[in-house]
Amino acid sequence: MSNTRFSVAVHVLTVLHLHDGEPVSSSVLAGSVGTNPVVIRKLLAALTQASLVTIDRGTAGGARLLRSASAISLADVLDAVSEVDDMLKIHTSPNPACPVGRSIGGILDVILQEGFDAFRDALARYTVADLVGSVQQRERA
Amino acid sequence: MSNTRFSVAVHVLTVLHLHDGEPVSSSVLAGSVGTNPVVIRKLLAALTQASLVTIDRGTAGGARLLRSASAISLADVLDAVSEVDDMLKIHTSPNPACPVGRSIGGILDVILQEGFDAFRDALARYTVADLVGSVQQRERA
DNA sequence: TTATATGTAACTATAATTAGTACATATTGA
DNA sequence: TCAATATGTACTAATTATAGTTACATATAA
Repeated sequence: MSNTRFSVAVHVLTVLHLHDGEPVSSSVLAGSVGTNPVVIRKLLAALTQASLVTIDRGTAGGARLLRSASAISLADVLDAVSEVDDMLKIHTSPNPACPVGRSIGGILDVILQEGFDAFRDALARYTVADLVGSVQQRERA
Repeated sequence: MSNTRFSVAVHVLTVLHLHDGEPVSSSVLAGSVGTNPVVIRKLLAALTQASLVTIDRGTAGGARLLRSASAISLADVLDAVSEVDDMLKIHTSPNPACPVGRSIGGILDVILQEGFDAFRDALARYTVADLVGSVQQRERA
């Protein structure tokens, strides 16, 4: 099971942008994503940590974007919610009596990190604002 | 849980290269990887499918590389055992009553595929032979 | 024909992820 | 101040993905 955190995070940020500065509650977000409000709140904690959103408590509270959607790239989102080994893991118990077993982990670590960075760079070409554009384009189609 | 198939596949191919054309059984490979022979046999099925190895049954059987280790890139290995959504998944039940919910899946599909391709391209810079070089370098160190 | 190896179906176990409940805490406004 | 509403988070449960295992049919070599 690979995780869906990135995908949900992008969804949430897109909805926030469409709400144009109005705070959106975790219940509303959960309704759009199709999950539980608590799942959203935990995710929002990571997005807050990454300074992508800000959260107000209490009546009329909820989440808002902390900066313009055109200033949030999908690489920023990835950084906020994922790391290399969310993508591919290295097997944990290679045989230390074998030369390959001893070294393979360290070698793959480096290579997979390079791959992850390339993945990240590809995502950097898109912003949350671009996604909203795509959503609207699909709606018209 | 992300899978370790890529990592195990690379390990297996590296060991095969070090055995220099001699067939290596799934039990021996499993011993080096630290897993069960059946897990290895299933993985070898994928590597056979991708024409990276050939397998002999019976006494003195086992797996051998089908071409030179310097002609097998890690991108070839990735292609043999993984696909985009082994890395990051898209959430499955967004609300179709929401514009974002309706479109997000299709949009992210495309973007994640681009990311995967970039990841793959980064891996293409390494071959199984390079890894053996790294293993030997580490052994000397 | 014996020994050894793969192929694969079926099942179990483990672990990661997501979902859900409950309740304390914070904030707003009547 | 009190009622309403929202978040924060600890804890638990459910779901799903992955890996591991058993069992046995099939293939091959000597």
